[in-house]
Amino acid sequence: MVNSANRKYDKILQSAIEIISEKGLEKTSISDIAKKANVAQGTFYLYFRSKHALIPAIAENLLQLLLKKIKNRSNGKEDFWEILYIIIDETFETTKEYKEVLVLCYGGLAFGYSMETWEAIYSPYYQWFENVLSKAINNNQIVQINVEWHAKMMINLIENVAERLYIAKDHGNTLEETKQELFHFLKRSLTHNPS
Amino acid sequence: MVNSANRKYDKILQSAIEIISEKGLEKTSISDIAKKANVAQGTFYLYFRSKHALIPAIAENLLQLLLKKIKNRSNGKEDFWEILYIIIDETFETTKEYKEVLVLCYGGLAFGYSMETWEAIYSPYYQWFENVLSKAINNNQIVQINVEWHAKMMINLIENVAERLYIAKDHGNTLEETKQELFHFLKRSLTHNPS
Amino acid sequence: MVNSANRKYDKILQSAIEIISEKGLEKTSISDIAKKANVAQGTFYLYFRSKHALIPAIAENLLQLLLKKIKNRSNGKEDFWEILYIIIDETFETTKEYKEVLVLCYGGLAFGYSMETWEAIYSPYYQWFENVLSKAINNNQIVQINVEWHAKMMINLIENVAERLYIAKDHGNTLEETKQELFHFLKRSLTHNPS
Amino acid sequence: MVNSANRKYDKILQSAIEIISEKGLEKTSISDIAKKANVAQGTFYLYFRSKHALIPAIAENLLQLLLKKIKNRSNGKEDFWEILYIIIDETFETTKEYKEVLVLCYGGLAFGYSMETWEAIYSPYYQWFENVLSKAINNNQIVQINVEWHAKMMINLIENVAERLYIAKDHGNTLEETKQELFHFLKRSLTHNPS
DNA sequence: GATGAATGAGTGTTCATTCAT
DNA sequence: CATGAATGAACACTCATTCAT
Repeated sequence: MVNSANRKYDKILQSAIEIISEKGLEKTSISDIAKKANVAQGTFYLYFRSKHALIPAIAENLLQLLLKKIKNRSNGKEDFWEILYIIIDETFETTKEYKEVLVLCYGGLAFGYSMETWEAIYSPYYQWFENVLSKAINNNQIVQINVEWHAKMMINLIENVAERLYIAKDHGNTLEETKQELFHFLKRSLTHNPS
Repeated sequence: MVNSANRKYDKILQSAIEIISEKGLEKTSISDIAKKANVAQGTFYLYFRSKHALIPAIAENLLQLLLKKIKNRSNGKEDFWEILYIIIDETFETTKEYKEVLVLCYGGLAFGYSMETWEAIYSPYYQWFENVLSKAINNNQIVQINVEWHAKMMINLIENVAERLYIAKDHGNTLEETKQELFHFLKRSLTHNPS
Repeated sequence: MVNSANRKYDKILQSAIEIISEKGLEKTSISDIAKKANVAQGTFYLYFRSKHALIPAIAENLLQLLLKKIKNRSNGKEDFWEILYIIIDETFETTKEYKEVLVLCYGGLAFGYSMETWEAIYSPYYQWFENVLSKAINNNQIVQINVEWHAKMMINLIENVAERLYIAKDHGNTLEETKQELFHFLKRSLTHNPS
Repeated sequence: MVNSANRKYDKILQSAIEIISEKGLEKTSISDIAKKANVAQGTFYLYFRSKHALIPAIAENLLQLLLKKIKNRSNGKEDFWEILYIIIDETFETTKEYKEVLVLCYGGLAFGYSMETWEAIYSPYYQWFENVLSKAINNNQIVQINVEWHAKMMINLIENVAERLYIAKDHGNTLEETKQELFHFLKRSLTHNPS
């Protein structure tokens, strides 16, 4: 039962992600999603309170996926800069695949959802990265900073640069150059030596 | 003729900005906008091809406003850091007032509009700031950087931090602290002295 | 299920026929039809793709009705002239009742629908009448003619004379006289004896 | 003045005919017509009471054109069958060029206009043909018939066969065959010799 | 006569959501 | 749990018509 139920929940969620990726939220109807998930329209409402309720669920799903990948790749690494690069790299990868959906997630539609919901979703990511930052401070790899604020800001920045890249196709800069530019921009700030 | 026409265009645009600020784009109907602008619904379509066409028009309007304020305040200033602070300050002010609308502008709804449209709107801002950065490099106020890329990224970053602040009400940090944190984060990166 | 669904389809169709008969297609709104059929507006679209899709459906419905009546009355009759008169008579009767709607059907709005659709609708009527004509030829009741072309042309002619009669109220000629005139016009042509 | 005014009336009328021929009445807007005629929208209403008022004006225009052509070609001819063939031929030609518009004229949209309007428009054509028929009776070229009724019916029939031909592209029959079939169908009826 | 900006009523259609089965 | 037929509110957009200039 639980398995079958979960399977349906997942199927609906994945269908939603796929269709919204193609057509955007506005042009995606519950009917579309239900059809793709091979369930009746009514079934959608057994798993989601409303169409809007999809957004946090999608965000959670994709963020968990991203965090898992980052953790996997940085597992065992001690060097902060390696980890930072992995974060940039994976964020760019995920953004490439799900840009339409991600824009909904950390973009405008945040409005209308309780901030708590969003905090709850991002909180594991933020906390993990705060930890990473703290360790780097302790190891003297980076300067003293407000860990909490920088965790949020940096994650946000990386996501945004990725988004812009894939929206704008940033004429002139290649993907790898952009990653490098971003990486070094952050590195300079975090390893500042006042003259 | 032109004046009266422009007056109507402006009235509709301002009404749209106000109402969308309150209710969001989706929940704002053309009827709402027309009512507030004291024109007939049909008149809306004399000035805007469609509801969607509002977004770039709003973006242009607000960005011009922001740029004007920034230029005014930084007029005559030579110190890059003063100018940077003004940019941060004014961006935060504008964001505070128009957060709902701005999210539409530099947020997700970018999709679906030709990138050229957006580039055209932001281009004056980008170019002005590229100039500011170039001068700062020449004055040795900041390090050598890719001016074009950094102009875009920095403007984007400032806008995003401002947005997040007003969406999240960033528990724990005050407005001024956030501005300072952001300012110094940027300053550190731009004045990096490798050890 | 099927019954209930069919019942609703029929109810909507009949309501549409009635209202369009009164007000014409343009002035008939889906709302009107739905109200008369006692269903929600949205329900209309479960059974018809669009307002336009009503026309072929109505045509099919009325033509089936007409053909049924003609077949019933001519059932067992062998004399071609009797059958021809029945066709004229029933066409006039149906036209009298549904003139507004029929005009949409075999009149101008034919444009915009695939000819195949119309052929499919009329085809049973044409084929049946081709048969009648063929038998009449074999019985030497009428002269040798191109059965296919004459079937279409004659049905068309009868419908048109009927239409004109009820539109124009043909001053001076009574209903019965018009039928007779038409009947004899056709009879003369089909029984031609060259001098 | 009168000339200039007439020129504008004609320009609007011709523009209307052309556009309606392409797009149909429903999809043709006054704005379209005005644009094509190079006049302001308001000017349309100086020459036509309403959009609907176009229809009789168009009908009159095209029918006068048709009648003129028929009269020109049959001028001096004495043989009824020659004249009948000319009528068929010219009707087919005109229908070919203006089928979309003609359908509006002698088709369904007749409804809603006073029958007197239509009678007035067709009356010159009917009367001329009644005359032709009467002469043919006197010359013993055709049998005794109700001239008034047959004039209307025959003109109507010819128009309808032409319409159908160009709508349906009457598979299998060529244009010339259809004309011949129609011609002989009428001829047989009008030269009937009872056996 | 001519203009064309302004009007605002009118409508087809979509779609999130419900609920009887 | 699952269905999918039914709902009906909501809305962008069109366009014939008017009228001040």
